[in-house]
Amino acid sequence: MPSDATIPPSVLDQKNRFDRARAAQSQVLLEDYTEMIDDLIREQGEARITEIAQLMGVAHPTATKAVARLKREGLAMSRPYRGVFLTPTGMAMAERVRVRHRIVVDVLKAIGVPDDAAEIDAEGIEHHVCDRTLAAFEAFLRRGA
Amino acid sequence: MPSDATIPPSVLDQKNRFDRARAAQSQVLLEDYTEMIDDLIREQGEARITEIAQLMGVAHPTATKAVARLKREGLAMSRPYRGVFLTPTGMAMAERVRVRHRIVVDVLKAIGVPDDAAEIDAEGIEHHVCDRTLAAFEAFLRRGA
DNA sequence: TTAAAAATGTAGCCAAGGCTTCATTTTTGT
DNA sequence: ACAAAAATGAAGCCTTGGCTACATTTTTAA
Repeated sequence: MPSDATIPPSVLDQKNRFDRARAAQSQVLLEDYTEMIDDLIREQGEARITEIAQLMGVAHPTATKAVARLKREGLAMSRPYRGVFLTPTGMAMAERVRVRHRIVVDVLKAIGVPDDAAEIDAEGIEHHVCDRTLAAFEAFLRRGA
Repeated sequence: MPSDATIPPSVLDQKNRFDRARAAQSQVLLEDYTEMIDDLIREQGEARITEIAQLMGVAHPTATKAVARLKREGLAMSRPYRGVFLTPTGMAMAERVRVRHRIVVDVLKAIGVPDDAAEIDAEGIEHHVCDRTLAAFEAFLRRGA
């Protein structure tokens, strides 16, 4: 295992930046499923694997795998042949994601993006909005663009 | 292969939406490498595998694989042990990506996002900005200035 | 000029996140 | 109550994008 000792700092920064980008990408799946499960529980009282799969546009074993990962990460709970529920941690994530989603959509619309494009693009954009950027978005909305 | 005949249209829409999302994600790699290669050629006259790899924060065989894919997709050309070049198609993509990146950064800054956060988040956000949203961004910048 | 260093290529492994197929458990309808 | 349907689980495969290790070619420097 070669150490990073001979790699110049600027490149290390670059590498770390991309490492973070990849970690963030792996976070996207967690956020999307958590949000979906939260939506289903709110709207239908429970989140079933089959419905999660349909709404996420994947086959049900794919949703099963994703839920298994949510459980490993402490975001969800479930028992065989039963619905999926969020842990307090999972609920907190769902809430953060929900708030962030709404803010991103509102900012896009405030800028003049058509409503449907705003909704669609927000789904991809929201995962890349850091806390400081989100704070700036909120401030922008408050001072009423 | 089960047909989609029995799946309600709303779910089909959902599925297609996510299929598109996944296809878009696969596009991200193409855009990132194309942009990097274009940058290197502009700044240093050529793009070598080793440098591409360093700047992308990956090991060199990973960059080799990515370049192989760029070649398959008609975006790049190269010969063994030589630099990588972009095809006209690749150059066009690089130009589009460059313009889009600048617009996204400018919009974020105009909204009040700190410069460094704007640069960082734009890297992730830009790939999810569709043409209509980009047009709205441009209009926003023009009338905001 | 030629040996060492650097760059590149090749092979093969891994994990994640898709998929299909088939087995099992629940749910439903008669 | 019980057979059919629906939902879920389990196994196993594929592709992508990472990685390391090693082979080969170019470049560099003595």
